[in-house]
Amino acid sequence: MPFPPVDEQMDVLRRGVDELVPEEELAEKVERSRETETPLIAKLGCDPSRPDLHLGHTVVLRKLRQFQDLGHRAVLIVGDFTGMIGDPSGRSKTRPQLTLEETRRNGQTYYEQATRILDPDKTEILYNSEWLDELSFSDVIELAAQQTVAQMLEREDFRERYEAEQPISIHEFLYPLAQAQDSVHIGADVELGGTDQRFNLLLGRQLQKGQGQDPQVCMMMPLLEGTDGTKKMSKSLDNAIGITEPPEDMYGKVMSIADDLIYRYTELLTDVPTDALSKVKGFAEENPRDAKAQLAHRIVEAYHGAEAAEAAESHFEQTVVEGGTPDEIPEYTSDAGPEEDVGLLNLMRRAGLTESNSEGRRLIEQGAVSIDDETVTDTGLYVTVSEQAPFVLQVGKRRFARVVWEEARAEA
RNA sequence: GGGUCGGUAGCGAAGUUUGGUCAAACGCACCAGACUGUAAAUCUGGCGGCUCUGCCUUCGGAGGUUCGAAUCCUCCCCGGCCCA
Repeated sequence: MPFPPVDEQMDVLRRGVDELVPEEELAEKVERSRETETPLIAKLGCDPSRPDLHLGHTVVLRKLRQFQDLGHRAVLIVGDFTGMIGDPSGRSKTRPQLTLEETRRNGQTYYEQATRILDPDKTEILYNSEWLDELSFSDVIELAAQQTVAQMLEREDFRERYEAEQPISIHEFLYPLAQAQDSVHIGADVELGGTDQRFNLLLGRQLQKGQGQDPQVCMMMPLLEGTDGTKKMSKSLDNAIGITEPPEDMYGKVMSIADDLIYRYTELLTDVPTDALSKVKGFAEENPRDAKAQLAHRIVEAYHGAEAAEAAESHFEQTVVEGGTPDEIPEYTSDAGPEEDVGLLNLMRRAGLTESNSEGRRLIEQGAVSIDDETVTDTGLYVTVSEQAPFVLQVGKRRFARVVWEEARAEA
């Protein structure tokens, strides 16, 4: 299969990219690959410490997919070995180190989720323990000799920690070297990563040069803002939208992003053609509500299909916009006996709506609890489940449970 | 190894000199209510547990002093910095 013309490829590859170091080199590489009919090797390292992918991760995965679609090779390197070190990038604390088994297991999960975006038939997956584990101590020392402490401390996160008198372990200095060594090992032409990976990616270039290789181009993708609109999307900041989340949650979360992010999300997370993006921008300014709904629809569709996207949309309209009760809500079967009075606080807790009775009490005091749309005001309320069930118990805007009572079970 | 500073609720950070009024200020995050086009922003309330006008378990760990300890003493564990 012939490669598309260089300009065409570059147009695709440039979309959404934050920084390309250096851009001319990429063009040259693309041109050479086309002439020699040799695909480029695009590398993406993944951190297996948190295997659940969210939309933030997909930004770079989608870029890798574009390389695949243009006929290039996508190499996914699972950092099962480096995971044992713990990537210090952007961290203010030392990461916990994982065992090899844990990283392997997570790597598998990562691969399964990543291939929802990547073409599984065209994705090469490698585990870096395969070669890094083989290095001897003297190899490691030799590797370490290629970088200086001063350069390491240039890195913002290290410098900040150093200046703040926070601990930095030696092994954390080894992480970027290990990742860079991966590039040498596979002879990467391009390495993808978030902007927070700048240092690591550039170090790959440096090591490759040292080995006489044609250095990789570093392609840095922006870090996607999370649902809070300011901080980068991350599970630990609780502002992430996971790609395995149910369609309704996904839809709702996309709808909750700030209006300013509509364009950015569209650019980085959807297949809306590049030349149609400006239209989206106008639409988002004119009618943010509908533009966002369209975005949410597109994103849900990409991961769950058109039907699920429709369903998620109507679910959203029904519950959030109209404030009603969704069609499908979790059911809780009470094991109370006939005529038995059950404290509402306990009932809510057993139905999984609250963590503790204290929490339930507070929520009732705040008017957040209702039974069949009737707000509960009495924290000491007792319910005779056998007589009142079934009924819908609601806590806050989004927590529902349909309480049912089964006589047969209760009698048994 | 020595010196020194520090370890407080999910995170950050007061409180320790002058023991009690500390379930522990404040900020962030989070939850709820109001508002709204979903949001954001804003405002209000909440934010250890319980049989809740009271009681119980918390301030690195273990002991101790005391009527009473996050606050005083002893030992231990962990971290920063300086010295070696």
